[in-house]
Parts: sequence; structure tokens; C-alpha cells
Amino acid sequence: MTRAFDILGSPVRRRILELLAERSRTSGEIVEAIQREFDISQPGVSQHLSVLRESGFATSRAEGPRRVYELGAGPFGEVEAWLDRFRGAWSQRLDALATEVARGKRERRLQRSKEPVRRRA
Amino acid sequence: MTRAFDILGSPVRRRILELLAERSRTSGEIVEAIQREFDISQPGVSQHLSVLRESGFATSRAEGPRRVYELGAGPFGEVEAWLDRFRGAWSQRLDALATEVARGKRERRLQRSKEPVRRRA
DNA sequence: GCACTATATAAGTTCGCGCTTATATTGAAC
DNA sequence: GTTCAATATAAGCGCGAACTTATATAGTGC
Repeated sequence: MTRAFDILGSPVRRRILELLAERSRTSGEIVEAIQREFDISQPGVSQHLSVLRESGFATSRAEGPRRVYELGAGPFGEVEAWLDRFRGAWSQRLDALATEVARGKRERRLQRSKEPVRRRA
Repeated sequence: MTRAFDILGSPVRRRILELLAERSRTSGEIVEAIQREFDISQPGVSQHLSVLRESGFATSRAEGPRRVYELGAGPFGEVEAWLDRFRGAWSQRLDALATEVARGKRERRLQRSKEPVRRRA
């Protein structure tokens, strides 16, 4: 876990994960995309990919001479678990601030419906 | 946003936020609690508090000579927003792996999660 | 005023991350 | 085999974050 937030701390790595969330890509595609936004060399990107691989945030398989990267679950679960502790407290603060917004409190029920389908037993 | 994950990257700061999620505390209480777990000086903790203050992850008010720290919403929302992009994709991987937390036994036979077959309808 | 407590800021050092260039590895095509 | 393409690894460097110690600030009580 400890590492998870460090790994997500890099804007380049976050961007790579965003790219992989769209679809799987080869190392070359990632390098190309990243270099359009960041001034960084191919080995630079490759090292970030290495970090993502080792952490499980991404997986890779060889496909001929290319490496296809895919989003991995990795420590996302741990990040979520950690954040869970704050969801309650934090939304309370938002509510406190929300006096300005003057939103109806029942609005929050709508948010709840955004959750992935969760079947109650 | 960029800063949010950097700020959460520090274990000391994460621990402070956990403490504040329980209840508000004075700087002294935080220093004491942190020093039980980390080998760090009072100014060290104070600097972390400063970072949390400036980012909005925490707020402080003077109470006599003490400073009372309280959890702030800060960039939590941005972190959540960023993670939102991955919740879908990421839970798919978890399903595909069909491992991890064994999330309870929903009895619906809607989904037999043993097979690696990932048939998204 | 002085002394003491609580906390923050200043100034300086160290260490690891994120980069670089150079090179190794692996695969395909010839 | 040789050569080219795609990618990873090695080695080294610079800079900023996270510490440290020392000191300043602010509040309370005498």
C-alpha cells in the first residue's frame, strides 16, 4: 500500500494509467502518446512502465517484438480501502461547506445511485 | 490535483489524516501520536501539518496557544474523481481474476465467477 | 515586565526519484 | 548468420522533498 500513492504521485504514470484505462497499448504507443505531453525520453517512459508493472498497476505480455500493456488492478484496491476511511468524514465537510450551494440534502441519494450495481441479498 | 497524490504519498501525512479522521486534535497530540510510530522531530511533524493545511486536507484554528487540526475535504474530491476513471476497468480485472476478497456470497446465479471467461454484455 | 508552553519557521543537509545517455536484449526479416 | 526495430536495462547526475537543529512567534500566568 505504502507504495501505491508514491506510484500514483507521478503525473507521467497517472497519464499512462489513463491511457491504459481506455485500451491496451504497446510500449511504443505509450511512449508516443506520453512524449506528446511530456518532455521525456523513451527510456524514461520505459522506466515508468517498469514501475507500473512491478506494482501490478499494469501488466504486459510480449507480442512479437512489442510489449502490450494492459491496465492491472494492482494496489487500486488498497487505495480505495484507505480512502474509505475518509469518505464519510469528508462528505460531511463537504456538506458543511455546501451551505453556500444550498443543495437539497436529498440530492445525495442520487449520488448513491451512481454506484455499480450492487445486489442486496 | 497534481499535488494531491504527492501529498498522500507520505506515510506520515497519511497517518495524520487517519488520526484526524477519528477526531480533531491539537498539534501536540498529533506530534505525540506520530512520534510513537515514526522517528521524527516536532518540527518535522509541524512541516507535514503545514503541507496538509496549505492543501486543504486539514484546517486549523487557534485555541489559546494550541492549534486544533481538523480534517478538511481538500483535494479528496479530485482524487476520487481521478479514481473514478478506473473503478469500472479495475473491477473488471478483479472479476477476471476472481480472487481477492471473495466479496461475499451473493446467491444470485447471475454470475459464475469461477471462470476466467470475461463476457461483458 | 519575565518565564514557560505550544507551535511554527529558518537554514542547512542528505538521500532517493526521475531524468539523461549509452548499451543490452529480443524478435523478425533477409 | 547480419541488420533493423522495439523495448528494456545500466550507470550516472541533479534537484527537490523530508528530515535535522536552532530559533522565532504567540499565548498564558505570574
